[in-house]
Amino acid sequence: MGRGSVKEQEWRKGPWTSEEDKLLMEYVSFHGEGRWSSVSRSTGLNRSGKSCRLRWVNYLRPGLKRGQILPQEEDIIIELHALWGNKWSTIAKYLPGRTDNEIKNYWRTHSKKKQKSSSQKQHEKRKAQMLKQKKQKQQQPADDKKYGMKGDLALADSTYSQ
DNA sequence: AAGTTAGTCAACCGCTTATCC
DNA sequence: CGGATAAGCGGTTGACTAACT
Repeated sequence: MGRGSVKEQEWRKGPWTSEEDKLLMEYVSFHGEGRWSSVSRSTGLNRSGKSCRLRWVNYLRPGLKRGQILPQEEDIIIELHALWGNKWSTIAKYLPGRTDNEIKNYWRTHSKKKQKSSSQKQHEKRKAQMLKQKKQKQQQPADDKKYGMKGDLALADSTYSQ
């Protein structure tokens, strides 16, 4: 693949801001996916290509569903996981709008839950409540949170997720 | 009311694979 | 063909939040 001198560089890490998202969106809409290593040069974003790719694939890419895994999707995940194991990216191909990261995260909590006995019904209830509240908060604009992280993400979601 | 515990998810790390020269 | 580099992937971590004690 590529060429180019690799300089020692301090990349920015941590949560993405809506401004960075915008830059990345513009870059991809212009150049298409791929060539991640040149994103920082072209856009001025001080992010590694790796970080840019991850952000794009998991959150900015058009067509992402973002939200609770549906029962049908869960069935598919269980079935395919039994077939292929932890091949998250392969499984993700069969779930349009879902990312490997999302499926992986889901499976971790899901399988953990399954390992415990079913006496955990109150935990389910709790979780459902949490999700509900979380969603309500994400409808609201960025405000008081540390780094403005979640707020920024919510903003980015509403901006790009169509 | 305060401290602790547990669930969720975004993002990073490190290894592997693909591709270029 | 082999080394260098980019891209892809799976595992893991850390921040945050809410329920529980």
